Amino acid sequence: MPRCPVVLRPFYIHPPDQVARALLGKVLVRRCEGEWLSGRIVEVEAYFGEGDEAAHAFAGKTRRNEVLFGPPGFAYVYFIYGMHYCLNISCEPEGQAGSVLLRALEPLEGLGTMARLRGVEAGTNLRLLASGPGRLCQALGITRDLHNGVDVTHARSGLHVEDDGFVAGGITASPRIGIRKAAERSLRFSLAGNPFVSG
DNA sequence: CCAAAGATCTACT
DNA sequence: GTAGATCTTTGGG
Repeated sequence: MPRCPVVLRPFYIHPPDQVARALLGKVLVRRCEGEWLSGRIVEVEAYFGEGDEAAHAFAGKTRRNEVLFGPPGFAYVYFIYGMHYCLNISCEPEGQAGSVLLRALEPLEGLGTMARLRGVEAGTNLRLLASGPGRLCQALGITRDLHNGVDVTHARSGLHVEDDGFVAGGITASPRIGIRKAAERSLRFSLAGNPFVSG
């Protein structure tokens, strides 16, 4: 039933900047209430593990961030500012805590449901659906209870990444957003000129 | 135990 | 451009 090949674990066994670039153009898919919700990944950020001051893993392994220290290809979902969830995918070999934050999608399937989950009127600006890490999770119904620690390399997990053959044109690199430490590093990557990039 | 910051978004001036 | 909503996690006493 999944229409395109699922991105498999070896894809994620690499440094986060490399995986971040490779994820651009792939499709994030969520199976929700018998319906497919999906969107093309157009904006990501790379977080290195314990060597990266801005990373959640910087201070070492805790109960909150333990998924990051596990094997690659698993979802790390955290709650922030009392109201938003954000989705990362772990990368690098087990024991190394690199990850990629998914920041924006170009909505593809299930637009009506996404609008409902977001609390906006169907048919309004599509950029309001999943441009921004918090919006992205809300649009796909991603929560920590449901998705933290799920294996995104299996379609049956309910959350996975597919490769539909899309080839990224240009990639834009810029500083990461919303952080105070190590903010000068250009580890935010996006599809050049794509209108669904946040900010 | 208490305090403060946080990988955000929305609404309003 | 600035403020408010809202709560988990973490670090200090």
